[in-house]
Amino acid sequence: MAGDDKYSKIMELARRRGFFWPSYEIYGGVAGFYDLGPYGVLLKRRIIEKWRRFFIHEHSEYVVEIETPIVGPSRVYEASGHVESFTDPIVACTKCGRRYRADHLIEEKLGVNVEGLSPQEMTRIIRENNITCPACGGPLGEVKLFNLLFKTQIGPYEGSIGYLRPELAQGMFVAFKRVYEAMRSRIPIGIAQIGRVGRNEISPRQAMMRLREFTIMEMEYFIDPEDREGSCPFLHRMEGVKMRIHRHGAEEAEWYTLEEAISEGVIIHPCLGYWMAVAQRFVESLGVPRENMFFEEKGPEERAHYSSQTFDQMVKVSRWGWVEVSGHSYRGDFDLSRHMKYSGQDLTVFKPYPKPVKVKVRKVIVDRAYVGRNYKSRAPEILREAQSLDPDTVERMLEEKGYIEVSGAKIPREHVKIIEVEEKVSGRRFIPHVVEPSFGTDRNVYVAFEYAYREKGDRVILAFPRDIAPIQATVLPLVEKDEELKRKARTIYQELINHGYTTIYDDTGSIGRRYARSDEIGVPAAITIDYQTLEDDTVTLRDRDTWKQARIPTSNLAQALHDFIYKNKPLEEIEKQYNPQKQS
RNA sequence: GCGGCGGUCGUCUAGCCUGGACUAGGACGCCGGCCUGCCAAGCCGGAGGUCCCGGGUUCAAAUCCCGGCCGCCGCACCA
Repeated sequence: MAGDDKYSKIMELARRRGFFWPSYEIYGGVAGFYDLGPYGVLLKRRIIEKWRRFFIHEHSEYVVEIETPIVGPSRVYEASGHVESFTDPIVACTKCGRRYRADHLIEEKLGVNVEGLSPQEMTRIIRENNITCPACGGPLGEVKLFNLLFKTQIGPYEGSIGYLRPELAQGMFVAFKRVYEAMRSRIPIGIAQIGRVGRNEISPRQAMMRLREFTIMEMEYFIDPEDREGSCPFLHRMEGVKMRIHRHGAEEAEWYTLEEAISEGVIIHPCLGYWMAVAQRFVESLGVPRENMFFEEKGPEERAHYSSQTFDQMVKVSRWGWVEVSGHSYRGDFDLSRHMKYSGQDLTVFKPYPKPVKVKVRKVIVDRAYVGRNYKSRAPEILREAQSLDPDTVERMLEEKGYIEVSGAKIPREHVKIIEVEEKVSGRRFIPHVVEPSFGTDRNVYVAFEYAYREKGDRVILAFPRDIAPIQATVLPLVEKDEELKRKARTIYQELINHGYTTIYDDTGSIGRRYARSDEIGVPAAITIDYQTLEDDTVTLRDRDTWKQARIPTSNLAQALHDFIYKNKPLEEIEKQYNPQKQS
């Protein structure tokens, strides 16, 4: 089992100290599910808060957050394409166990398209044509449907099928119009959501990296496809940021500045690039050096059905090499179009021009009386079609043939007119395009955990970036048995709690042992109450990473801690600022 | 889903091949006591185990056999 490799040590620590472990342990466990323990929950919460800050709060003029249900009616996932393209007919070889897409196999062997056939029919075709395993020649089993969507039933009616969402996106698309209007109908608008999703993976593995149920942090950023520059008003914030991008088909990943990547067409849209740059900053701030990440462009066959360009943000981890921590897709208008079609609702937006524009429009005018007399009940259809024809085409037809032909009806030249009218247009309607950055939260929790892992001699330290550490400060009376020190320590502990710090009080064991315990769960600050505290009301603030200590008056402690944790100030600077007497 | 390897106190592990003095041993951690003026010190005591689950073989199973579950690795899968 666990050897002495890094991964084993990490998992052992995660379990022992209460960060995370496989779920349902006492029942033998179920693959693909993980529990988060007390410190795991805190770590995840801080990572989520950080994501909120980076993606939502810092763009709050444009980005909002919503929350939508986990269970959705089947129509939603029919519209999104998941019911169709998440379901594969699969057939297994009974001899070697290899699995194949049944439809692909039949098409390959017989050259016939069997799309839409039932599994029973496909099984019959395989039997009748003696199709065997392409690898070992063994007999194939029954064709079965496999869908990665978790299926359930809404209410007591069996026909009412519900699915667990496999991504958050559909929630934002379905609610798009409402949110857009509530936010005063402005484009661009980002709609973010953080929540749980379920995917019934065939064989989840790799601990928390591939789960059947997990938390996603995702944004759908809706833009005007005709306004490239205006879509990303904050682009300049990431000016000059370098990203390593592995283009599809390229030998190696290369460094590009954001501007280069956009102007050279490596990234097809500025917004896509901008959010990738933010993503890079975000993952860096979880403790991953820039050198240990890159963006990988997915090829057409690896992309999801809705995407015209996708990049995966990859991070290097000890056990599995490069793993995906976020995905960045240009989804175009695929989703909104589909939902328009399936729901029958208008999900377009209207964007006014600065001034209404007068445009000359050519229109096809058909003599209604003529058509009505000659075609009676077919007239409405014919009229509708005739008037939707392009005026230029009509003009050409009239010139060449002397009549136009629609739905089999011939309308002679004298009953068709092309007129030019002036129309006032105050804006345009369009279906917004969507840029989507999407993060697997649990993967990022694991990554932050792994990157925090340090060994110092035979001691283990979780060197989390200070602002994501689950516990922010430990309060320690120097000696276990001194009642006065303990009383003072309790008071200080309570004060830090009152200031909102997640704090631990610990008075059992030697001071060294307690520092070690504190380091092992990654607490950045240890506050020690010693005999000098009783004299001059100062305490020591110990830095988890350097083991250095500064002396701070208790009256300044909360503020000093704030600078230490959230502004990441070095200890020396903190001491200078909050204990001026000390510098001599 | 296939193949390989594995599963023993909270954690790491000894024992398994060669069945029985195993009432399953140790270390770390945890709890209590003594000690302790700054980096896992020491001493004493304590709690803690469905030996993954089910079945079989046997007088006797942690140990052998079969099935399942879970984990890791390879293959397949991963909109």
